[in-house]
Amino acid sequence: MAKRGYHHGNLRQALIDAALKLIEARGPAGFTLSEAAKQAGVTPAAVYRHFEGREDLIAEAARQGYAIFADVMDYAYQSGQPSALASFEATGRAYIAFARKYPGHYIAMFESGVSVNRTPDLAHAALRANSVLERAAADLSRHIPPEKRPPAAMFSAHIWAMSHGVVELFARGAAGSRAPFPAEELLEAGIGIYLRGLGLVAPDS
Amino acid sequence: MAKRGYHHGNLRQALIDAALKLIEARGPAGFTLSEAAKQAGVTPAAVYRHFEGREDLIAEAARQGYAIFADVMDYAYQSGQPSALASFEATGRAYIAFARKYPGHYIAMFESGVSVNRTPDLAHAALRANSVLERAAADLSRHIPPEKRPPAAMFSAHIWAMSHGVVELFARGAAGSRAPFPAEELLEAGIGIYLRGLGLVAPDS
DNA sequence: TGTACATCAGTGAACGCGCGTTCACTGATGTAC
DNA sequence: TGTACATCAGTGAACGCGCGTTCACTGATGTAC
Repeated sequence: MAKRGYHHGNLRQALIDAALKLIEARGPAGFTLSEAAKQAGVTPAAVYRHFEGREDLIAEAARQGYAIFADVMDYAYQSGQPSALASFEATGRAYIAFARKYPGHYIAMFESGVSVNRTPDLAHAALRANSVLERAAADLSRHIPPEKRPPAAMFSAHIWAMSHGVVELFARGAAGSRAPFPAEELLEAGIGIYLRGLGLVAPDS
Repeated sequence: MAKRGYHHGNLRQALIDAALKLIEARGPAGFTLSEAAKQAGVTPAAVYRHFEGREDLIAEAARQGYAIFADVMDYAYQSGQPSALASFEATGRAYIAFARKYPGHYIAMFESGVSVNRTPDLAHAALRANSVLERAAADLSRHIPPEKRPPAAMFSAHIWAMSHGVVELFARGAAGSRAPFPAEELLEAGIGIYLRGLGLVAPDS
């Protein structure tokens, strides 16, 4: 990221990176365009060469987050194939791993208040992430007898909700509430119990 | 809330109420002390007669939220007695009902970034809310054979996480992601499947 | 019942601050000939 | 290879704004005698 004189070289991405670090450090409210510019070694006005404004910068950070997220989820899904169960469990684990590894992106995506429908690009990235989890759920649901099979969208939503809840409540300093268990362990156990309830895991495994 | 001339009468609570409405309408970042004062029909400086500052006002809003929350949860728990299962399910439902009925409090509690350990009062209120759910879990866990019984704190955490995740992702306009199912239905189904996984509900009920 | 006075909850003006955004500009880069 | 020039990414000064907070104050309330 060495500057090359007057022209920065890759200011756009440098601003996004700075924004991510700020969001991570101070929360979505603590992030300011001016500070991001300063951290990128540039005047606030320069930001307007690359973004429409503050919101636009956050939205782009979120979009990149969704893109990474979708990749991570997809990779996890592939790594569990050809077992539907393994694929599904892997995507669950990938969720929490993502939140840990990319906290700035995670906050921009889920806590910054930026609507997923703000731009088509952003909406598309979010949809792709969502669809990986739904595909895993659909795969898995084929192993449930049709008459007691919940819609795939429903139980992908359950897993997403539990993952999200574990992250929000127990994986981050957020509410100050300390976790009674490591988040990974908690989530893995929760998903295991849930899948058993679906009849997809042997009762005493 | 009629003002009686120079002295307000109950400015402290009026400020909290105004803060709650603002937080609900504009999110935790959009809330400002000055605006809350204006809505209460008072000068910003007057706030300092009752609170140490902006943060303190939010913290008090959160504290009242936890107090209501604990009451609601406790009431739900009692209403399900003497059945451990009914009590447990009722607390799950109460969670989402609370989020819907008291969105301002909910945001102040979980999304404002205020630490639960900010003041002893706040910490105590949060702990009380938590303990209701844990008690329900402990009651219920007595029906699981000891050798396959997860710690009560763990599965109360699971239910809490799923409830929280459903609320965050599907019960609020938040991320712009629309819910595939009504949140209540989604959560109820999720908890049902989870409990079946614990062996606490008949496999085909 | 009336008066003097202490208490206290509000006012209103002022502050310094950092914010997002705009504007005319200038220095660097790259391209045509 | 050298020069003229268009393009473009940055500067830096300025703006108006609303914020949280402080301060000396004043008007209302309640109590002692």
